[in-house]
Amino acid sequence: MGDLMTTPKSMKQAISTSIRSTLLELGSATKAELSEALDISFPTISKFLGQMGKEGEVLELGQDDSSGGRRAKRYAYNPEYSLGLAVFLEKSATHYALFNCAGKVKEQGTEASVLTGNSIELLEALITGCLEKHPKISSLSIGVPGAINNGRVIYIPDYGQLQDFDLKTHLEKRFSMPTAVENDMNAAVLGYHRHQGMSAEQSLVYIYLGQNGPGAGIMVNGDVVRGSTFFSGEISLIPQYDQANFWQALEQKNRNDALGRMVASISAILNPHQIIFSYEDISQSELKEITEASSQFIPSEHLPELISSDWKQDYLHGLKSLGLRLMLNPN
Amino acid sequence: MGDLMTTPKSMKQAISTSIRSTLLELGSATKAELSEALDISFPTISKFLGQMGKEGEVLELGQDDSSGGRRAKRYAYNPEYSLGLAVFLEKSATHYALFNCAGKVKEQGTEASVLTGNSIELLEALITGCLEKHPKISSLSIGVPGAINNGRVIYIPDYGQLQDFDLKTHLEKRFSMPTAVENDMNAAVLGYHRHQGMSAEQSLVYIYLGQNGPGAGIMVNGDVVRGSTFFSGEISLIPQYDQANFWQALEQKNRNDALGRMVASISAILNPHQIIFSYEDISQSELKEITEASSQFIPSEHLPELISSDWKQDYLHGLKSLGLRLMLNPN
DNA sequence: CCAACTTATTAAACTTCTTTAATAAGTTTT
DNA sequence: AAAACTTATTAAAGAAGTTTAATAAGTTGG
Repeated sequence: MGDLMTTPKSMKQAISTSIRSTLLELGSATKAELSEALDISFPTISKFLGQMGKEGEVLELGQDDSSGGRRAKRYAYNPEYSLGLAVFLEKSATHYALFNCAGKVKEQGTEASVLTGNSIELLEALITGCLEKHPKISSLSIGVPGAINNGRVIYIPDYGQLQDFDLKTHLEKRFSMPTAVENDMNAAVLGYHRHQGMSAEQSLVYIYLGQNGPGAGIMVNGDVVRGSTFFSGEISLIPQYDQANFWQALEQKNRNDALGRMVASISAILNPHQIIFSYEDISQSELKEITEASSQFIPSEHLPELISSDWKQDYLHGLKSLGLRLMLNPN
Repeated sequence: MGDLMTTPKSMKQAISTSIRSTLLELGSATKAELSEALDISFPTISKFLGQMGKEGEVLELGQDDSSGGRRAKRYAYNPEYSLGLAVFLEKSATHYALFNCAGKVKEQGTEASVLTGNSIELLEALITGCLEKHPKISSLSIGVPGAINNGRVIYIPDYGQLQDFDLKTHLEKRFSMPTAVENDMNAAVLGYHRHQGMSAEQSLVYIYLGQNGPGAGIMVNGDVVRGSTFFSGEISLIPQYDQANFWQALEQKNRNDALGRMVASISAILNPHQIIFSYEDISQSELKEITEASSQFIPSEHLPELISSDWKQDYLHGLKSLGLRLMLNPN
């Protein structure tokens, strides 16, 4: 039975973290508002906020207009208190983005591909460079186009040095900094989900139609679905016609019928709230045709909303969100 | 952000609940063992156990053999301290089972069908009868062959009185007792998962091949998958051949090939650890053939283990587990 | 069989959050 | 402009778990 109980020991951490995220979520707040929102007593909030103010983590914005009595002070999280570094490992290049606690990107750039260069040193050099320029960096999040198990690269074709390598632990030791390593599609669903402020109940499937075959990232009950062998979302292999799976059908048969069947399969099994495509892969008019095709198999009231979104953005949001969580929650 | 933090207010409940479940899980324990297992200080455990002993909730089993010093007292949860009632609403009849905290069934029986009788009064009469005979009953769990949203019957064909009825709230008010209402397939996966002591990471799909068409219960990351319109697991509608969905294929095409494609679809999307069939639906030799059929679509290392299990038992375990959780965790 | 040593349990001191009371700082009314 | 009233903040008292010290109950070796 997974123990998720806050013992008095871990209390301090839990309170700090929840104050941080609420402050960022609300933009700013008074002590009373925080106490109300978090169900933590006023004096406790006051004490923590005092400490965080002293360390520059929280800023005083001034006074609220009076609501009839003494005016309340308004506080905000200092978005520049710490920075996060997100690195996107891709075949052709390695991108990186530096963001603050408010999620604002402060700097981004592109370097030679760590993957084709096939050397972790390249990645380490990139990180070292950023760290020297920005000593406030306090979290790393790495996106990888391969199967990841708890920070370890399980399967990444063609890039030998990373194969079966525990990247998370390696980087955490190397830079003594909390690090997240996540698959690209999983980061994208996560990013879309969190950026849209969706609730845990809302399940999503994010579809990618690349030249290496289609793939999907899946979120159910607020968590990414990984599968027993980290093979979930390999939708290219769904059987669809007498003789063709989804990938084959995409190329050999009617594209929108194949896509419609894929949506139908996912709906029959998972019945997600939304299925998201990259706007680069699919146009709005195609979405309509796909919906129509899938409604030949599934009653339309049970079909998901088909959305087109910006994959790169969602991927970035995903890595930002992972990094942010590490920055706010020093475990 | 879903607040899952134990404030000092809810502390007492959280500690009691965790002591209860650990005691039941381990069978018996010393105070030191509980303190160790739960990461709660010895004095606190001691205090709570004292209180629970006074109320008859916990029994003293005697002394352990000495491990070199003073002998430790051994405690166990009193399995008869409270009982749970599980009710299985089925088309042809209504079954019920009475079980104690250790999960042991103390009594079971069958009554006229609440569904075809189409009257909630029948259900209430059954429960009232049990309650009079066994005043220690302290939880209700109801299994329903229909879509359930948070205790409300969302969709159940042919049984008008239950349609769109908040059964959970109704029964909780009527009998002032914590109540769980769950779909039959969902209860079965849950029961299998918990009874096998599986971890949250292990995902399952429980397949049922009834005369009303196949259906499935799905568990991912330790939670039941419900879908946006509570339509998840409606695998009968998976497109499989040029012109046939799964249900049609089951009847018109080669049965094991259809089943193999169904397994392949689920594996390509979810990649679960196991797919479970009712032993009444599928024989061991058929399982092999299905595996073979699905391996034409999916590399075998990514295929789930195909299991045959006792559906009725798993369903019972599911309702027991839901009831037990309510008995141990008075919210 | 008693001294030396282990281990379990109880008691006392400590920490930390909450609740309640007191004080400070505004606003409005007369 | 002072009295009456609101609301924010600070201070003191209370509650509940943890840590540390003290005591009780066994075991073992000379």
